[in-house]
Amino acid sequence: MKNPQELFADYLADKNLKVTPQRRLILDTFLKQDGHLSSEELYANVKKRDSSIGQATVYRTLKLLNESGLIEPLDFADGVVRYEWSYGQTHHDHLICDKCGKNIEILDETIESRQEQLAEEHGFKLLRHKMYLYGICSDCRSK
Amino acid sequence: MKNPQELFADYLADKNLKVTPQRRLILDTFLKQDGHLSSEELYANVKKRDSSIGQATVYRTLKLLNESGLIEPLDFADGVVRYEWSYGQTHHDHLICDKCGKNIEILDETIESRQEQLAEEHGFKLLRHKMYLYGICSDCRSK
DNA sequence: ATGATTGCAAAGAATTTGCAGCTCT
DNA sequence: AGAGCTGCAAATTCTTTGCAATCAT
Repeated sequence: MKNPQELFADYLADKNLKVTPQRRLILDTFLKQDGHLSSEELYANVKKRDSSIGQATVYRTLKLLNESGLIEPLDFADGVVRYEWSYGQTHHDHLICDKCGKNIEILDETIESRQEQLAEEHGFKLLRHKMYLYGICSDCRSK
Repeated sequence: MKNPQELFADYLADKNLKVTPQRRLILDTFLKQDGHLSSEELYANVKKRDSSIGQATVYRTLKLLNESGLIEPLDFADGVVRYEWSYGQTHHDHLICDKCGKNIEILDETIESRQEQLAEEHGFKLLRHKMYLYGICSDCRSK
C-alpha cells in the first residue's frame, strides 16, 4: 500500500515531472491539516514551515494534485474553494452548517444507487456527482 | 398570481429599493433567455437591447435577484457561474453532460426524502441542498 | 546536461466599489 | 426633495503566467 507521497511521486514520474522539496512540503502540510483546506489556508501553513515558498507554487501544486486525482475541490457555498484528500477514500458527500461552517461527511447507499439509476434513465453514463446538504446544526440551533 | 416583474418589484419595495428601467430590462432579458445564463451572457444580451447599460448594473441586479430568491446560482463545473429562475419552480437538480454541456433538470422523491432524513440523523435542520450529476449523454457516447 | 521548477512580479479574469450626476417615489 | 441608481473607471480578489535563476534526474 503506497502512501500519499509515493502516489504523488508516481504521478509526477508518469508525467515526466519532478519531485521537489516544495511539492513534498506542500503535500505534507496539506495532509497534516487534513480536513478541508483552501489554497489560502494551505499557503499560510506552508509558509510557517518554509517562508521562502511562493503562493504560485502552492497553486501549481494544488493543480497537480487535483489532476492526479489525489485531492478534490469542494464547494461549501461560502465563496471559497477548498480541497480534500480523495484518493483511496470511499466516496462521500457533505452536510454543512450555514451558521458555523461545520461540515460532516455523509454517505447514503439509497441515494447513491438512485443517482446511478436516474442518470441511466436519461441515457447518461454517470461519471461523478456532487451533493451538498446545507442546514443548521444542532449546536447552532440550541443557542 | 404575480408575474416575475411584479415579484421583483415587491422585493425591491420591501427593501426600499427602486424599480428602474435597467432592472426591468435585465430581468426581462434574463427571462427571455431562460435556460441557464452566466452574468457574461446576460450582459451581452442586455447590451443588445440597451447598449448604455453597464456591466456593473448587471452584476448588481443579479445579486438582488439572487437575494430575493427569484433566481439561483448553478455550478455546472465548467468554471462559469450560471443562474436559473427559481421562484415558483418545483425544486430540481441537474444532470450535466461533461462533453457537450447539455443539462437536464431532474427530480427524485426517493433522494429528496433521504436527504431530509440524513440531515436529521445528524441533528441538522435541512435548509437546502445542491446535487449535480455529471456524465456523458447518449448523443455524445454514440459519436 | 537539460528540461522542469521556483519565486517574484506582472498579468488576467471575474466581480465589487467609489463617485458625481441622474432618476424614481 | 432626497434616498437610491447608474455608468464609468479604479480597485479587489483569486488565480495564472512570463522570466531568469536554480534544481532534479
